[in-house]
Amino acid sequence: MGRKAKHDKQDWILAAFQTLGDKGVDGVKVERIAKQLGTTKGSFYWHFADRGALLVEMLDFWDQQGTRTIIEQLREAGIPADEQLRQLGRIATETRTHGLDAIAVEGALRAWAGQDEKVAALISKTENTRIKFVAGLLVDIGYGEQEAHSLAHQIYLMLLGVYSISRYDANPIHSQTYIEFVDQLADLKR
Amino acid sequence: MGRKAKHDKQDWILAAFQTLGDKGVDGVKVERIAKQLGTTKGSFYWHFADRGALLVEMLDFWDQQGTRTIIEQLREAGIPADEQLRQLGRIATETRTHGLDAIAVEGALRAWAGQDEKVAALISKTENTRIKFVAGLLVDIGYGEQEAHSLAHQIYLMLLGVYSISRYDANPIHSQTYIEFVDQLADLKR
DNA sequence: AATTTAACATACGGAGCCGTATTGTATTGC
DNA sequence: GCAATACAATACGGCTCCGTATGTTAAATT
Repeated sequence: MGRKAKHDKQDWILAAFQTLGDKGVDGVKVERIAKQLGTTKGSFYWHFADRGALLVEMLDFWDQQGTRTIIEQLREAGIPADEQLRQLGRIATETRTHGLDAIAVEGALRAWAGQDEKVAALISKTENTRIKFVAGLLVDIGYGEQEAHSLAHQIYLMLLGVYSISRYDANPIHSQTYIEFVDQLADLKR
Repeated sequence: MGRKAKHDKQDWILAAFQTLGDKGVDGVKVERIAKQLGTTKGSFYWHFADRGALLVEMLDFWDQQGTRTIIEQLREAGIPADEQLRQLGRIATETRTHGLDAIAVEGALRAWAGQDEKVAALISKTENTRIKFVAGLLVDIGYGEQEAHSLAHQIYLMLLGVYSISRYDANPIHSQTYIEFVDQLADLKR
């Protein structure tokens, strides 16, 4: 029927994430991304109804690929809770997935959430899922419910801090500080 | 000579911070701020050379008012180190200064830093100053140099996490979690 | 009261970006 | 080979925003 597509939706979405991490949501312009892909708007409006549709699909993509699969991976890995926790710490600060800077993207997404309630709702839901998951791991390790939840929250705030600061200060000490904190909690129960 | 000014530079700067916290840097448009102040661009370009000049003055203002005076306040308060630490925790998460949402502004500034090296440099410098200050307090409380620095870093990442998450999730539990962590460290040395 | 000037208003040109409409081209089934 | 289809390029109108240029007004000065 038609020819082989030079670009499919995912190409556009990944490119969009690239500039999202780089310039923020407001920097995600269709003409810019087109140029980045070596094509033009004409192609974009074939694949997407409008700019808004792209943004929606980006959120969708992130929701699927980002959070869920990581948690599922860990669950299916069949390793003890403390190891899962350690692993999680590393995965979360790992810089590249799908060829783009995960930390920059996570940071930019949260900045975006500050301007858009739909995004805010999605991210908030995700945060809760993640925090509860971490709290569960801590309980499995041996912490009490209360303390586990509090610690999970602390861990998570710290991770968000890493997301934030890493966007403008590349010093790896930030990630390290976070990972050390997590490892410490995984190591010994008080 | 002329008539009394309806608005001075500081009015513009504060209004700009307002929409910075709300919409991010890219939302800081001179016409929008003019409308917000009930005036027009004509006034703006009387007080500022261009949009860039406003942004520079905003950073200047924040650098002066935000960081330095807080540290100086604490130093001059003449209270013991552990009390200073507790105080700092509260001041940092206090929502309003100059009538605007400090957390939103802090968050937006860091998002901005991700897009602009000049801002990144300024913020990075500030972060270091703050972390060192906190580390100093911890040393005074009785922690060893090494541990104090590590803990200060943890505290600070958590604070950045609060800045980040508070922009899209108003739940006060986030600030509380942070404050509890700080208080805990202020309470007892291990 | 007339004049000057600080402070603001208005009008304009130009750039960037969105979305649509139209036209172009390569690939596949026939 | 030809037509249908899938994808891409180009051209355009409209909007928003920046910055400039030029009016307009009200307070201070004389």
